[in-house]
Amino acid sequence: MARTAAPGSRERILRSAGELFYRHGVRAVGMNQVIDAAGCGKNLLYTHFPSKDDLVTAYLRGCRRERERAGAAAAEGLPDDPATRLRALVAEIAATATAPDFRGCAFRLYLAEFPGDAGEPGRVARDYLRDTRAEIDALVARLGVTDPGRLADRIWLIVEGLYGSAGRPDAAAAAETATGLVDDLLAAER
Amino acid sequence: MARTAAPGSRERILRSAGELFYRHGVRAVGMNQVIDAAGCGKNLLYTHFPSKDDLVTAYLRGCRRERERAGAAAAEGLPDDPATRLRALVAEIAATATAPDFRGCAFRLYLAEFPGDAGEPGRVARDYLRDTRAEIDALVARLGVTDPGRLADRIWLIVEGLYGSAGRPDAAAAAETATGLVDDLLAAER
DNA sequence: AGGATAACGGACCGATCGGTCCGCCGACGA
DNA sequence: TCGTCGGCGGACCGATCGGTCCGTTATCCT
Repeated sequence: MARTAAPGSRERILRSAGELFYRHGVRAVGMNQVIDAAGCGKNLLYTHFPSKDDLVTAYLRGCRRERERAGAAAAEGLPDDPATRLRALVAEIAATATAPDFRGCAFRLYLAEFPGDAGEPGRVARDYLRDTRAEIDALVARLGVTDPGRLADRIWLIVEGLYGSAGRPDAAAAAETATGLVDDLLAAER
Repeated sequence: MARTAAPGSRERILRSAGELFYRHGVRAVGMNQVIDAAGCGKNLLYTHFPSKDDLVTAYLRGCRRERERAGAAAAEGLPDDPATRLRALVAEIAATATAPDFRGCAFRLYLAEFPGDAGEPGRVARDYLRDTRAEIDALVARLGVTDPGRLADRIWLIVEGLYGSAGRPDAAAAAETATGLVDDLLAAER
């Protein structure tokens, strides 16, 4: 044995690839571009990620982890009140969507690019959306309002709109609009 | 001269290409697939559309014409009342989004696939979104509410959400939710 | 110092991309 | 009936795709 493998290489490659995938779209980015951006050899890339699908799957899984981390951070220290948690959830998305290089929800963008994808990346993307929707449903259910289904549908619609407006000039306005509208909806139900 | 050119060929090709582009995404569809689907030769295709960009531009222009036609049909016979017109506008989008093979707004899907596209297709897509937004702004302005900007932002957000939910299981619920929410917003402003 | 090895980076593979060109067939007019 | 021309469809082009393989270099341990 002579050298020890660089431990951060996998994460470095994944970060470079993720930036490219997110900015330009998955299909638009070739493996050679990933290699150039990561500054690694083909060997190393294909050792860590045997195929592009594996790399894309890892990219989406990373996005999910990041989203969950951000969501947990936004909820931290808050009282376990469903209304407060819902407001924080939407506010966190709104804040994320206001970032200058925000181009939209990575999962929705992926599904827009690969509509019927039955592979692992598509599964990861759909799972995330399903689980996020379920999270909102659970919070709304705890509110004890008369029609939780309707309210959850409305909040979900607003979240979709928030993500949909991303990357266009309306993004900043959409963020304020979404938080304000959710606030109003919650206030009206109380 | 011996034969006269088949007059419907351009439209037939465009329709086949449009279905493929919409269903699978623009980048995922190759020119050979378009040729196979249209049942024509390469000659005819490239005579009508010298490049893929031209074909995509024509596809998006066709989508715009179709959207405008549907919007006009939905508004036809209605009183020229801004609230009624707004409700009809959202209801028309909701009805469109409920169609079984609806996958989302063609322009938003295109922009998701080609984020920074500076070419003609990107221009057509962005123009459509800008003009549709302006249409909502104009209608809301005519309502005479105290904060037209806020209401227009909210309605636009709902429209974005409606399009964003498309192609997923939530599409049908989103349609009802959007129309109901817009109704409530308009009723509250009155 | 010397040898083992991780990793860079390019040659290479078959497939497919958008796009060009042409041979052939079949329908129509003279 | 025969010549002409529109259009089908495939051969072909260079570029690029995802992916494999290997020669070289740089680095660390013995």
